[in-house]
Amino acid sequence: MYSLCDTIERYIMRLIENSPDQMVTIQRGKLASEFDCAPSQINYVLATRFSVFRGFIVESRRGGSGYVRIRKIPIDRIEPIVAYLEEYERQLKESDVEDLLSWLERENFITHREGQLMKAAMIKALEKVDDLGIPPGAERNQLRSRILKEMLLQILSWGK
Amino acid sequence: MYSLCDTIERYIMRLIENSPDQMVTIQRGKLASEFDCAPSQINYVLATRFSVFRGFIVESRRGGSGYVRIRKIPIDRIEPIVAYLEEYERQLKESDVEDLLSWLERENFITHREGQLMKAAMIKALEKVDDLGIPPGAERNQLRSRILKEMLLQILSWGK
DNA sequence: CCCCTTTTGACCATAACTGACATTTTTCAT
DNA sequence: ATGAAAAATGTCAGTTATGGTCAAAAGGGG
Repeated sequence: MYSLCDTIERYIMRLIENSPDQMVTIQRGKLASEFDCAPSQINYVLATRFSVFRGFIVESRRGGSGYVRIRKIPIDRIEPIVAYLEEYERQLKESDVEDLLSWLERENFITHREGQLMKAAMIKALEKVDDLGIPPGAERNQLRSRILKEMLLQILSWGK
Repeated sequence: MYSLCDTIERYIMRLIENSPDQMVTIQRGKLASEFDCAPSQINYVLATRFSVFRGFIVESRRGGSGYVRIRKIPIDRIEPIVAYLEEYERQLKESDVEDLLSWLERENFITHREGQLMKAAMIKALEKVDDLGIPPGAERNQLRSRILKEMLLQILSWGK
């Protein structure tokens, strides 16, 4: 017995598989009326079936000609990196960042320039933010970790 | 797929690209009737797609034989932008960042991937940091601005 | 029956688009 | 000269078209 949720999941999955670039762009409202359900149902499907943990990245835009774009990212690299992020979320030091970046660069996930940019965002930019109420220590490391996480997710979506 | 707004944007962009001096002069009313839309639609396109943050300057004159002139700002130097950031830290909105990135990308200061990385660090990563004691508003904008500044300085060191 | 998943609806946020009204500049009749 | 009419653009608030969030209701398998 398939739920509506499952049906929509398989529908989107099929669209992605039939696409040349592992990506599909839909309109939430349209899809909802095709399946005759509440628009937020689509969000539920996306949240539960197309999360980053399942190897998907979802982007969207509101307003006139808005859209929802779902992209598949290679799952083999997702797991170790997500695990890494969960483990180090609270204690990501500057040196950890440097180590990770050099690894990413060695493995050709990123270019040297991209590594330098990431370093600027995570290290230099966070050196003097006391005046913004972000003292050194755990809190700053967490912020660093959030920034790293989003950039890593971006990198994942590129493929190697 | 494309909104009217996008279509007009591409049209104007093409005019500029094809011009010898990176500049085009149009008449708002004429353009509006070509695209069969309200004249104020043109202002909307100009405001959202040809802003200073995207690297354009728009001048105009009213009255008989009035016109709208759109010019690309030449950037050989990023320093002025960094200076601007320091002054207007508190007001740097997300959309300003996006606009600036699209400019840097267009001018080949950064690649598309680099732009995406920067966006991840400055927008996605800062979307939900309330729990780190960084509420939306001025403070978050300032943090965003610091991150941008450091990344711009990095880009600056590369040259074009 | 209980708990987890699914489904819905009310309310929110944002992008695109329009129309009425304001402002500036030129033109032209007198 | 001059001043009203015409010719342009600007502004801004309101409308339409999307998508997002969250809590509550409904459903279904043990």
